[in-house]
Amino acid sequence: MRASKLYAPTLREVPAEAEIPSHQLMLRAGFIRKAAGGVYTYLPLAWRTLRKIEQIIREEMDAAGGQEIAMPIMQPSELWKESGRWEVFGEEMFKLKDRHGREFCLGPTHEEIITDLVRNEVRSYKQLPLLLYQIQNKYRDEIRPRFGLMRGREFIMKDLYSFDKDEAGLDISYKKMYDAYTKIFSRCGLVFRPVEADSGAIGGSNTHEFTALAQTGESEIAVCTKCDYAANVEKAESTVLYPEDETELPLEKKATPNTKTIETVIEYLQLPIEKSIKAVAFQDEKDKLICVFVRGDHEVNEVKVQNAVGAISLRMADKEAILAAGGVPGFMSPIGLRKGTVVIVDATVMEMKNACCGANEVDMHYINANPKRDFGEVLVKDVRLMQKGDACPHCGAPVQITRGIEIGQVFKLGIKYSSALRATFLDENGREKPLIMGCYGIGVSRTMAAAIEQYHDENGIIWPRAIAPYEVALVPVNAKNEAQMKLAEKIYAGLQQAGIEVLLDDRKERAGVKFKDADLIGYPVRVTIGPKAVEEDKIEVKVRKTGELVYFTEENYEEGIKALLAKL
RNA sequence: CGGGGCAUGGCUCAGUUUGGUAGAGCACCUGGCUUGGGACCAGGGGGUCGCAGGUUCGAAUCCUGCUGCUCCGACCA
Repeated sequence: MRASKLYAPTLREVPAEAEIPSHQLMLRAGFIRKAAGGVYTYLPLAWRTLRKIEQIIREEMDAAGGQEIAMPIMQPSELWKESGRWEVFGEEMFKLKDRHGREFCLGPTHEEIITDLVRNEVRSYKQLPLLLYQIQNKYRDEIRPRFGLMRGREFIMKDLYSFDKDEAGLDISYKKMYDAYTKIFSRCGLVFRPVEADSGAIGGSNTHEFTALAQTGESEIAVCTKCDYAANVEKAESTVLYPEDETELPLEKKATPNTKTIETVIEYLQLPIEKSIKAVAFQDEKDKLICVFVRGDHEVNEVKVQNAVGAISLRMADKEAILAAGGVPGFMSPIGLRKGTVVIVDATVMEMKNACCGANEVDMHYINANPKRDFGEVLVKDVRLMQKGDACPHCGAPVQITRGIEIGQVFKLGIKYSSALRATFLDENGREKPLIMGCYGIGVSRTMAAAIEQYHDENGIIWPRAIAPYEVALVPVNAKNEAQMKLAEKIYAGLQQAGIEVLLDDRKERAGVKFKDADLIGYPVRVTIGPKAVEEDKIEVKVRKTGELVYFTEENYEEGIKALLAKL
């Protein structure tokens, strides 16, 4: 490719709308342009990188026994109503109607379509296992699209669905995908961790997220400092903390004026924060009130609460709802709430001794509350968020909290969709059974963004070789110097013949401009053709990542560059 | 959905407070000069100031409504 023909408009200045490096750099380097909030056009450079990522995915999916198909983006509402997810997805789904008033949506995912496809065609266990996948656009009407390709409303995803005759088969399919994902992200050159995760709205039992480590990531993960345990904090099981044993003192009510927050209460009562109990009230999608109590220095893990009560969604409770249950906002207590109110007490709170909690009266708190003695009938669950330094549930060593970008997820779905949509087969004994399913996604466009988050510097992107749009930028320093241009053309042809993807910067620009653009776009290797190359047969090669300079001759530059690339 | 902010040429922004008929840098076109890290000189093109109303002799500027973008929040009672 010649730079004079390449449509890659680079920007000197940072567009005002972009915040994080990947978004800024993709705009500046001429990879993407925005069409609407969370919707982007991929320009030639981005498209090349995306196709490389897709190709790596295809190779590994095919190697694992997957077959590629293409399902519709526009999907009929009937299937979604049949599975019950027309409502579950709700506002997050783009819905539309045809001229006859029939309802459709733009697919946020494809479980319904594929289950429908398979239920009509698969009859026998002899046809299993079956692994089908596609690489395609997905649509989700995010509350707040942001960070460029990181959280778009239209994005590219690879999704594979596995169908097995039994759990053992699902375990094998799951393992195949888990291993394939590890290979894919390794080949893309990313630093990542598979982490245990919550299964969320998609449903299912067992799931891992593949998370690219990056400070700009939106998901928080807990990583053990000793063993290989890693989990999304939403999922991470917190261990129960036991305080030192104390004699239980009698419950006592105390006036605590103007102490609506934990900080003010402990300040007023002169108690350590570990002696306080914090209340958070939610309402589920049916407006049912759920009161949650955690230790003052802990945070409520909403996902755990949701799972504990089987809610579809949670929001902060209205004042009215709290009052109706006998609670007082700011001074809520498990003691004295109206009978029938759902109360969840975190397992660690249950072990506390002589703690302080609200008294369900304005400006009043209890001290010396002993949950086991005083709280009565309550639901005891692990509902707190794992924090830095908490014990690893596997080996007990302290965990670290770090951030990452979720680039892939593998799920064991079981029979959730096959039973809802009655997708069955006949087993060896002629018995009708629901198909055992798994689903496995990779955010392709997000993976590209994640790579940039991990590999960039103040000058631009630094692509891992495997997913770089071009491997080599060939830069003649002076476009008007015939000898330089002639040599550059010769090397251009030579590199192409050697199977190296090369971009020749033949633009009539000054050297500085071409160097800046090469750095910004992030070609792994730059070959400079200047006076040294023409007069001394010294072909200068610069490695983008390290800044290292190497010189080759017309005789050996092909092998030399190949050897350099092999290391990137 | 709640709360901020913004909307002026392709990009980054000034001008709005105090109304008087639109500007800078970058980018683009022409010519010259220059060529190892985003040059320079000269000339030039391009904007109904987001949209719709209103006030006024006169509106980018004041008022009303709308739209879009963006940031924060929507768990810590």
